[in-house]
Amino acid sequence: MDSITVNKGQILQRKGDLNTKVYLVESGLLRSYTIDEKGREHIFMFAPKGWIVADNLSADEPADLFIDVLEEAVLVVKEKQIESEPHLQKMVNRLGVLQKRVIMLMSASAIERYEHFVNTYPDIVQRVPQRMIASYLGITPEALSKVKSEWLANR
Amino acid sequence: MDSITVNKGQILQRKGDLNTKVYLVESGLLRSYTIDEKGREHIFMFAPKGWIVADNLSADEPADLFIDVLEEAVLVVKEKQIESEPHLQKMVNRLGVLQKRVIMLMSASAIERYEHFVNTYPDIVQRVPQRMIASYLGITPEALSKVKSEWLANR
DNA sequence: GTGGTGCATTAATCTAGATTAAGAAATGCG
DNA sequence: CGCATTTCTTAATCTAGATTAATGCACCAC
Repeated sequence: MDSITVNKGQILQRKGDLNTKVYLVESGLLRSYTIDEKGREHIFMFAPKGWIVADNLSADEPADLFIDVLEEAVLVVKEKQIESEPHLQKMVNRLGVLQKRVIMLMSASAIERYEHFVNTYPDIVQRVPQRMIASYLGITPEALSKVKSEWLANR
Repeated sequence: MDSITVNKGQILQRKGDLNTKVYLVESGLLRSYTIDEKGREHIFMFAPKGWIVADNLSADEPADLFIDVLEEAVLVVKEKQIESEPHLQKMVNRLGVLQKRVIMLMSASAIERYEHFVNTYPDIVQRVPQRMIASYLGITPEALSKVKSEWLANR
């Protein structure tokens, strides 16, 4: 198992990168984060010794996250493989969904979260009461009702 | 593979339950959610056909989530097993961490999130600038500084 | 039909946290 | 060392979304 040493400040992965790797931290400290459209940084995860850092996305999607080095670190680098085992593939999928959800909760406004939800799960929107969608988005039903009507007014 | 049919409104799992199962949705619609200390409901996930619902925690921990039935559903029920394969175990772990993170972001105030972070990752707190912790918590450095000093004042 | 229960909407008010700005403290670097 | 950069704090103001409350609807059960 070959490992590499990386220096503080080094950037291991950028948003949009393809062929991203999986990093197992043997020592030191990494972090993964996004930068949103307004230029704000949102840390997704700190990775001390023993943690794994990677985009929780399948190997063929471009990265959502930046990964950089907070403290000089020793890493084991692994290739991502397209997951063949269906059970494992489902787990990778779930991780991806949750990663997107966390980023959404940290960086998007109520209306942006709503639009994203409608685009991602158009069928669910039809099937559950609006208050449940609000609950999923982390806002109150009143707030959802309000932002939706404001959104309609501005167009 | 034996499957069961469950009715709308039926509760399959409650917060605190042990020996929870994994549900694969063949048809219908489930949801998983928490209820926080203030009695507010936060939906963690909707599960339509093809999705898996379960607490993303290892088999021996009590459940964080309620699971109930939104539309009459047909389910395949599986026992959770204590994951022997270390790679898989890590993935289950990551799912658990992200689940907790999502719930935290949806239901806790800035100071509560900070306290939880300090308790969960005491070493990280020492090693990174406060503005990065703020970024991880989804708040601004100014807000973190403020709530910390308010918290200190009230004791 | 009537009454009840849950859901959506609107409006008024409130508040946690964002934004902006400035200064002080800490850290790093030539 | 001394200068520059980053970090932290405080304070004033602003705003997205929470809270509270009232109204109208739809859907059921009886």
